[in-house]
Amino acid sequence: MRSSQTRTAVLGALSIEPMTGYAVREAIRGTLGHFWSESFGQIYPTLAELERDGLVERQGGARTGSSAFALTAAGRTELRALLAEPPQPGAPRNGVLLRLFFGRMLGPDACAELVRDARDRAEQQLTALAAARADHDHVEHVEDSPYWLLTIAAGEHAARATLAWADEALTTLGALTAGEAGPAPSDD
Amino acid sequence: MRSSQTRTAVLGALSIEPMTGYAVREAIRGTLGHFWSESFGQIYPTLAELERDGLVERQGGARTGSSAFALTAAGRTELRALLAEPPQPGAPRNGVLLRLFFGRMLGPDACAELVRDARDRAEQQLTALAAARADHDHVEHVEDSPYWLLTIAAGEHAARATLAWADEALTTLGALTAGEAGPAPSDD
DNA sequence: CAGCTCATGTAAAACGTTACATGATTAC
DNA sequence: GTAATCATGTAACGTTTTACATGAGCTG
Repeated sequence: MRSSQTRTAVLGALSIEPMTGYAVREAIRGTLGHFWSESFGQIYPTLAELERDGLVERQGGARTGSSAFALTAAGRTELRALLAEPPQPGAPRNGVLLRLFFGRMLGPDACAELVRDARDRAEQQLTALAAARADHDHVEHVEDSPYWLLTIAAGEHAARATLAWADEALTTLGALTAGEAGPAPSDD
Repeated sequence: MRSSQTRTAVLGALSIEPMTGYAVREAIRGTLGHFWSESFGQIYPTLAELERDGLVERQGGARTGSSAFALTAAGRTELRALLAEPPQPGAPRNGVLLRLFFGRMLGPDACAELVRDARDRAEQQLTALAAARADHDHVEHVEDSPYWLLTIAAGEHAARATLAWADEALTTLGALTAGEAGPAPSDD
């Protein structure tokens, strides 16, 4: 069985409305993309599994391309059960901080570059989230709305934290560069 | 070849000082643990590879247990090169937000529980980071110090952002619960 | 001498990404 | 009609985790 988290994501997408596999992929890349991802090659096998287990079923002819999947009653129950399971926090892996930690080997300037890039990404993230908020206004799923806003807010808080940290870090790194180029380094 | 990021982490750890494989593992779990992780079974094979490639070498007898690994000149060069490579941002996977997004299926109370747990973890994180800061004061590696503080600050910003978001979210969810229990739910 | 921590590794299984392969439908 | 997009899947590959297996050295 695929990881239960992948099943959760796919079942969850289908809980919004019946979709083709392709649409599930787009939903995960688009709407869930701010906090979740599934690779292409996971989604179809997972759907096949879910169908075998009677958690989803095809609507419309399976013959000609597009056949949307819909949750069955069992699927709805399973989704609730999966959502109730404690989230398994993924192991942290932050490439920027890994590099920064060994920043002595890179020098302050290269580190500053790294931080500026991270800052840019956070700003783009904020723009994307603002767009998601706007999209959200004319959404028909009123019951989902408050929960979706919660996830958007989480992204915004995280992005703003990155911005604040980056600005602080750039100041620190600037001082290091100046210190290096300026007065003679008196001690080691 | 193992992923270059694993190599980076292992070479990086050895750049601080020569260590046994076991100590590398402890260093990655401990000091780097706030932003990086490597599983147990990665470290020894990676060390073996690095030794084969002449990037690290054993110090002390390989016979009786403890043999520390040290970076060679080539290893130092390779580490610099790896650090200069652009960080490959990992795909986001936030189990809490995944569950919250489908919160309608869970109900406001279970969601609030989820958020409180996330808040608790953030608070524990802040405590751990404060301890790391304290540890840090009596560190002998003065050159590394400013970079290490940068990574600690990043963790603190992120954790505080989580706290702020969680408090906001709990208010929202509280209103949802109240709304549900209060006036009759008029539509579906 | 029993149990803990230090220490080193291997093997199997699970997980996930990427590339490949194919065809239908729709828009220009 | 031809290019883009929608749609469905498979296979190979690489990565990561987990469990297993072993033994030295120190502590109570």
